Amino acid sequence: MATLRDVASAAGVSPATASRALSAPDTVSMAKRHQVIEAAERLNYKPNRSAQALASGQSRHIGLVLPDLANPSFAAIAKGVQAQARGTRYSVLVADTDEDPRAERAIVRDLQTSVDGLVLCSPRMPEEEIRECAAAGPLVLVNREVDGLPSVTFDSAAGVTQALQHLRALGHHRVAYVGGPEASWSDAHRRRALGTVEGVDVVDVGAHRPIHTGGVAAADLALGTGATAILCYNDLIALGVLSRLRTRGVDVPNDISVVGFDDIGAATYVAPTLTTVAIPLTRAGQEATSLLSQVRDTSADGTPVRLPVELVVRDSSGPAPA
Amino acid sequence: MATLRDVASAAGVSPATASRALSAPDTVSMAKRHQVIEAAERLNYKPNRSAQALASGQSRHIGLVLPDLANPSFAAIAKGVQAQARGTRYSVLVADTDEDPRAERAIVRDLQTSVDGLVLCSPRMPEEEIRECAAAGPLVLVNREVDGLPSVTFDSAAGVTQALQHLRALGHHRVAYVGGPEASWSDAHRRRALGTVEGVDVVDVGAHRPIHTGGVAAADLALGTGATAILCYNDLIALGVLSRLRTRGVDVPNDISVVGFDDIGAATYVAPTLTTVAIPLTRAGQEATSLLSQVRDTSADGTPVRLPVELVVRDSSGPAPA
DNA sequence: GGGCGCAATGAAAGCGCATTCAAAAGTTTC
DNA sequence: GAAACTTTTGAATGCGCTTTCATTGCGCCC
Repeated sequence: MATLRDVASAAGVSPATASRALSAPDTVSMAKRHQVIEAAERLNYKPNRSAQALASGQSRHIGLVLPDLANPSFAAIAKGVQAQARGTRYSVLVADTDEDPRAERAIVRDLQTSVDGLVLCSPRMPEEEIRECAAAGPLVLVNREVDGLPSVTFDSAAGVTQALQHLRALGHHRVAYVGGPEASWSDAHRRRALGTVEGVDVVDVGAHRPIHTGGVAAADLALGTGATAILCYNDLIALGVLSRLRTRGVDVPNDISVVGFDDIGAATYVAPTLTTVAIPLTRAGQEATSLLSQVRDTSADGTPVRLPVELVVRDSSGPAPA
Repeated sequence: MATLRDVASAAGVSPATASRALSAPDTVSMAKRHQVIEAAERLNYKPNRSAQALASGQSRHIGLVLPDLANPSFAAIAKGVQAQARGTRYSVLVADTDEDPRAERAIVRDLQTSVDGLVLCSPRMPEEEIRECAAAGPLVLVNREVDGLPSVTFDSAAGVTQALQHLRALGHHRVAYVGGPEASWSDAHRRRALGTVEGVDVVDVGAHRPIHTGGVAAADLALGTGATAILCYNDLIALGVLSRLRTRGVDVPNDISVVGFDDIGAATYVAPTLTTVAIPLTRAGQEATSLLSQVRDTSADGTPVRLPVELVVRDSSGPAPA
């Protein structure tokens, strides 16, 4: 493997000049720059990343920690992070915590030793631990706010309001809310908006796992409330609800309406297609990454970013039954 | 930040001993080992990864390249890689190529400069390019075979056979095959098994994008063949086919049966639930990663691994119409 | 034409660790 | 008790690069 030294001597310059020619081209005369570049290509030179990292103090890696890669919502975030990172010539170290909140802190701290900054998507890590992690290195939160830390969140409260208004306009006055995990920040955030729409009573049917089976389990509870519509913490739950309602012979949307949250791909694969609050997850991944660059470079606090959401009306919501 | 030097002097030993105490504990006397470990904890010492990497020539990172993180199949593989890597104290650098085969080679080569080995999931990269990449560093292929290179694949041919036998048993004698992308290795592999089941005629309806819309488009073609069953390249396509059939008022499974490939989560979310050939994707990610360790450590060729698949019968397949 | 400022260059000093090598200490064997 | 090992230790080297600092060459102005 050719080193920078080799390139330098092949080009007839010092290693210092060779280094500059490759990483700060405009500090070197055109002639030498071309000599170096030519030599580098001829020798098929690839800089040693570890050496660059050690000498410069920058790994050009960013970390991404999330609960579950197989969850389409998190996968969408990962995709956004990844895309934005590549644009800025960074690589992404991904760590899936497997929904294990206890392992999370260790994973984060470990990752922090090898990255320039971290995008943390951890709905359930205690706030105190998050602060600890933030003290150890640049960090941006996704889908969660902690005072004083940079974050990218969604205006889910507005989403809840939009969904409830939509349902009210369809004549629904009693809506069941199927919640997500207890400790989830975004669930808490959404719940606060449940009472904001006049003329709509929201009945809470409790906390549920944010996956299909969680929805299956919740459906019967929701049905039991006598509500004419069900608002779900996320689409996976909503799809579970739809499955169970179908099994029980309850017609959607004629007997009952269902609204989800996220707008994952599967929302359009099912019948009826799912009315849902679309959340720009991929965009959030991008924003978080670009916010992270800012925080790193300027060591500013980083203004929290809040992205707009949008209700997408499909077939699972319809007029309330008479 | 405390360095190894600091720890060493705090423990009253040389840096060499400190280094050994932490990374090769049994080459150091018990007494000194404890002094060092104690000092390291007291100073909150964290080794500098870049320095370790430079000095040892090992980054303890592995790379994972795949076409699309948002695709549940690839996400499942990523999860497996991630899990296995953490078990061996490796971190995973993920690169999503965004289904752009032209960018792929550059991405791979770039990633190879910062990892100890690579898991490559690239259904469409030309074989020649793959060989090039393999020459540049340890590499394991997933869901694809190339002579002489280590790989983890699935016995999809057996899956196709199982699916066709299942359909034949249900009285189907004419089956439409909705193919995946033209250049896809696994599509080619599956096609070879299409003619192996006596008494079942398979009609090829061509190559399609391996996503929902691809299936929507393919459904009409499949219907046009007069087949009584449709076998699809993957579940996403199958779900698209189901959507379109529903729109056209074709009943599944009474009018026509549909079988997919992969067994993604959504296969159970839809109605009818999807009969599909289950592929152990997460396991493949694990196997690939562990195979990569072997290849790295022993510089052996690495025996290709072929994982078994299994037909999961659900509601989308039924007796052929009379 | 001499002094000044600026751009271009190279020598050299690390970045923080692993690892080699030789020396020191401790153990066994006859 | 000495020779022959083995284990434990520290000094020193270098991984491949970036970056500071001093030096050189050069155009420019008065």
